[in-house]
Amino acid sequence: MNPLDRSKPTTGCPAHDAAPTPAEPAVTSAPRRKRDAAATRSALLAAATLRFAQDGYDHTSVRDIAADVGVNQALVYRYFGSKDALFEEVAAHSAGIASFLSAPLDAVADRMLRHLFQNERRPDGSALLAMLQSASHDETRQRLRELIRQDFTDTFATRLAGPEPELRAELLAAWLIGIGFLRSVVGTPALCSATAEQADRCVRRVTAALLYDHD
Amino acid sequence: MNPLDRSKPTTGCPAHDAAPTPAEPAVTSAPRRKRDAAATRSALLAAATLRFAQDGYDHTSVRDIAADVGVNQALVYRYFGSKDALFEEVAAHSAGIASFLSAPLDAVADRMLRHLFQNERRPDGSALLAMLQSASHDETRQRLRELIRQDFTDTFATRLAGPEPELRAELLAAWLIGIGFLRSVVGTPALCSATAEQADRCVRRVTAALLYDHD
DNA sequence: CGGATAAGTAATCCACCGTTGACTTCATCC
DNA sequence: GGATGAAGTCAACGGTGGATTACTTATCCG
Repeated sequence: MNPLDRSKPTTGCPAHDAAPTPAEPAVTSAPRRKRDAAATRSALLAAATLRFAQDGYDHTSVRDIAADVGVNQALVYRYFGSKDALFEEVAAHSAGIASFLSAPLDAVADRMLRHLFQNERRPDGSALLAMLQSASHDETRQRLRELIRQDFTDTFATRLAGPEPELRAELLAAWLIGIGFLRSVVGTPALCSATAEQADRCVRRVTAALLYDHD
Repeated sequence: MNPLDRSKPTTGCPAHDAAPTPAEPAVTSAPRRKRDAAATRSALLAAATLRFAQDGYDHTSVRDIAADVGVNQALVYRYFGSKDALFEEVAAHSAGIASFLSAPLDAVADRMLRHLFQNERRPDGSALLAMLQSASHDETRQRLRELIRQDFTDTFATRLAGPEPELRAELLAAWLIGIGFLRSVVGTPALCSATAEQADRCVRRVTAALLYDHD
């Protein structure tokens, strides 16, 4: 029906691999999970994080999330109150995305590289993806803006010498987000297949150009 | 009802200014537009471009678009066939986004700067925004991927000397998209208020680091 | 055991939205 | 002026999806 659902993810991007929609068929007989509120709640949270990161807020229904876990959708409302509150909780785990900013300036490039090209499926990375995919929501935009403002514009920029430190900090954030977007959402060929080693030289040079202002 | 509609855009980003939802109240009495299929069609296309760029595909209803123009929603289907086809036509105007790539290498930074910081409200710019905001649709992702692959990975990269030209070309694309995203969608403070002059030095240095490989 | 309580379910409501087809109104031309 | 066809409208259908309520079932503890 909906002409926009993800039916053919066969465009060869290594970043998209998990089965998109079939909602966990639970073969080998579901062992009828024990009743455990805390476990169910965190399972819902994990499923939601994945869905939101993969399909975005709008393309993820509460029924989808509940089906992934194998419970009734009403539980989402029991445990989180609303779809929106659930998303908030997912997004709240995006803290620490820019943890590499706390490294010494000359180590930032290296740490950033590792963040981008190595451990892609960390929960905070998924949270960021979820927010990027859901940026048509005003709340999400606000949250993203605050995240960048705090970590980059307000904090990191103070460590930069030279003119326009805030702008340069945000330009770094832009690069970071652009890379994540192209790698994990759009699935651009070179960025998808690149290794940390291949990108190393380039990333170092660009970050140096941004962080240091020597002529 | 919907907790996600744009109700408080008062977060001070100069890029968001047009009234978001009230759908053109048409004060001073609508002068009952003359019947003109071509004019109505292009008015619908223009309204759709704006809406899609501002709110994304999912948050834009066909009724919204028609209301902006002041006609009945059924006309969208008469002139475009479906909401999806309308979006395709909007997205098709995104060609030429990376037109600055055809400039001589040492002029690329300058042209790019002008594209980013000067004429923001061009139709192709809006088309790109519309696609960024609608990236949770697989078709849109495919289109974005093709756009970047053709203009950056396949064409522009051939003009780059040094190792990993495709990767470097896509890293430039990532930066571009990240900047556009932060400036026009997220509304990050420094990027929003920056002028082309302030960014000039920085953009030149970074593009130089990406495009030339001299040690 | 057996009742109390929390975990989980089923069924439903309601609003929104894409889409359609039948209807009305305006302009043009004989 | 009146027929014709295109431009535009109206009202409805069908589906989806968030949210709610009343119900059922498992688990725990005296």
